[in-house]
This record gives sequence, C-alpha cells and structure tokens, in this order.
Amino acid sequence: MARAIAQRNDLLPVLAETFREHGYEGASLSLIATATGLGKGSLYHFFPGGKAAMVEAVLAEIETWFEAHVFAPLRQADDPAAAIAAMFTTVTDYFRSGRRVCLVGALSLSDARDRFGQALRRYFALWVEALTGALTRVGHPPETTTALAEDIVGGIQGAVVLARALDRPETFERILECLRARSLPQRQAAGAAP
Amino acid sequence: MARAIAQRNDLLPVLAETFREHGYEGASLSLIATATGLGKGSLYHFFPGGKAAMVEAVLAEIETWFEAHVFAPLRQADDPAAAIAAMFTTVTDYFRSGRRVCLVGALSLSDARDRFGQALRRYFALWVEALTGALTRVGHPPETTTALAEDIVGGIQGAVVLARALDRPETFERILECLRARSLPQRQAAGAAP
DNA sequence: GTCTATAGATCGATAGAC
DNA sequence: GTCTATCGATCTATAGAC
Repeated sequence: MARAIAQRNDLLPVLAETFREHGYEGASLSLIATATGLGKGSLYHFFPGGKAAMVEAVLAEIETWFEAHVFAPLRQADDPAAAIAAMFTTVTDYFRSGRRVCLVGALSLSDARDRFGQALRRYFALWVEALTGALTRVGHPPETTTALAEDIVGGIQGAVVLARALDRPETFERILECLRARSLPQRQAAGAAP
Repeated sequence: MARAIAQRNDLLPVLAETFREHGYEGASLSLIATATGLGKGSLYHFFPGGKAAMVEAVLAEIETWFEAHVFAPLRQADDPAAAIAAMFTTVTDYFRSGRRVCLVGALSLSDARDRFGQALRRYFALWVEALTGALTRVGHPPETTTALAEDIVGGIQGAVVLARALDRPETFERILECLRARSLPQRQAAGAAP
C-alpha cells in the first residue's frame, strides 16, 4: 500500500508528542520510527541531522504555534484583558490540564538544555515579554509587570510538574485559575472587610 | 591502592547529582561508574536492582532529607511563620537558586514518572500537607491553605524550570521571595491606598 | 568488595536496492 | 521517498578472577 508522500511538516506533531512522552534520551529512533510509521532511512531523509535536528524542528514549530496563538494575541489585542484570559484557556487546553508535558520545560530540566539552550530561552523570554506588555496595558503598575509575568509563566510550568506528580489535573486547573485572578488589575482597596 | 570500604549510603549524594544532571535515561552506568569511581560490578553489588534501584534509593534519601529539614520543621515548629521563612531559605540553598534541578520534579516530567510514581507523589503530597498545616497555624483562612500551599510548592518547581531555561538565578530568587510574601498572613485591609 | 571481561540487546547513523 | 540490512558504539547486566 503505497502511502501518500509524507511531508516533513506532517511529522512534527508526532515527533513532538514522542519527545514529550519519552524525553530526548528516551525517544529512541526505533521508537520514533514506530510512532511515525517511517523507517530510519526515511527519517534521516527528512532530518539529515538526526535526532537533534528533529528536536530543533519541533521546538521551532512549538514557538511558531505559541507565537500565533499566545504571544501575538497578547501583543496585539485591542482588549488585553480578554487576551490574557484567552491565554489561560488556550494553555489549559494545550497542556491538557497538566496531563501533557511542556516539552520546552522538560528539556530545560534535562541535560539537553545546553544543546538547545537558545530555543528554550527564546520561548520563555518571548512569553514573559508578551505577557508583560499585556499586563501593563491592562492597568498593572509598569514596575511590577515583568515580575508578575514571570510568576505566571513559571507558575504554569510548576503547575504541570505538580499536577503530573500528584496525578491530579484539577490541581493544574485550580493553579491556573489562581494565576488568572492575579493577572486581573488590582482594584484599589475595596470597601468592607470584617 | 585499597580504597576504604565504600558505604552504600556514601554513594547516594553522588548518584543523586548524576541523575539530576543527566536524567534517568541520560545517566548511563558508565557515567555513574565514572562519577562514583566504582566499577559496574561494585555498583551492582550495592544495587542488585540496577539503575532503577539506584533511583529509588536516591528518592528515599531525598524524602528523608526533606522530612528532616523541611517537612518536620513545618509541622512541629512553635513559630510556624519562622518555619515557613526558613523553608524558603532552605530550598533556595538546596536548589542553588535554580541552578540545581529538582530531581523529583524532573522525573515527574519524564517517562520515568510511571515507574517511580509513588515516590514522586509522596514527596509533593508530604510537602503540600506540611505546608498547609503551617499556613493554617500562621493565620490563613483554613479553607484557602491547601490551595496556597499548592501554589507555593508548584511555584517553586516552576521557578526552577524558568530560571534554568532563562539562565537567570535571580529570577528563581525573586519568585521565591514573592511566594514567601504570599505565605505571610494577610493583614485585614490596611488604611490608606491612593 | 572491587575489578576486568564480556554477553546480549539496543543505540544512532549509514548504505544501497527499489 | 521508502525500505532492509548493517555498521560500530554504547547500553544494561552478568560472570568470575582476585
């Protein structure tokens, strides 16, 4: 059964999921071959650089996806508050409430960090930067927005770790809900507290 | 040169650091042999179960260390506020301001999670539980303490991820400082805000 | 208790037929 | 473009000398 010509880009989601599930060292070429349905020869046809090239392509794809669905909306939204809210629902869905690992975060904790350091740094730097701008435009004091953005982006990563370790997706969702609440502009001291 | 008799427990810190730096798959037996200065035969003498047994021993050692230096103080302190403050300085030191990976967190993101799931869950569950108690005794509303404890424990894990990816230990320290501030009991709405 | 030697499997990567 | 066959290296684990 002659399979339709595989496109390199069509492989990226499968590669991404394989690296997410098994990590860089754990994702062997045989495993990747099984997951993609391709032989090693074909894989090296698409990625002459081998496994490292596959990861780099996946990281580039991830950055493109986040740029389109998260970073750009944060930067360009007419309604920054809505864009921030949308970010939380988007990443909750993307990370499957913590059931799905963040590949960038996982690689950052592994010894592959040194090899792919630039891509990892870029991902988080772009995220923090875009979120910082949106937080400022939503009314947070400018001198606090970078710290708050780091708290939120880091908090999401920590939520993935904790929810996976505890095996409790509800924990992921609750933490993100709390982070979302902190992203709202602080009201100036409301009236009645007991 | 007859080396003094190696004690199994003396190997654990070296094993822990090796797994932290290279991950479960990345830490090969040859690497471990080099790091410990022992041959493979000796390693299998101490750990007949091989690499998996080494990780289990390391995880048990980590839990013991945190029990003694973090969990128990949180549970038993006469001054819970001081115990919480001490926790933040202890873990900042332990994680080397984010330069050092949390092995439990890193394993939780890897596919080794399924194999060591119980130990990973225990570590975080004990931490959240001990911190929840201390937060309650320090004056937080009881119905919010578990959520706050999860925010903090998860926040620390996220700080490791983010600080390592950005290569900025200051970010780790700043996030922990922010988490520490949130652990203080909320004052009831103070007087003058502009 | 430590070592070397080595088994057997699997690794990443390549070659070449089709 | 896809495959099979295979290379040499490395892997986990074991055996046995000392």
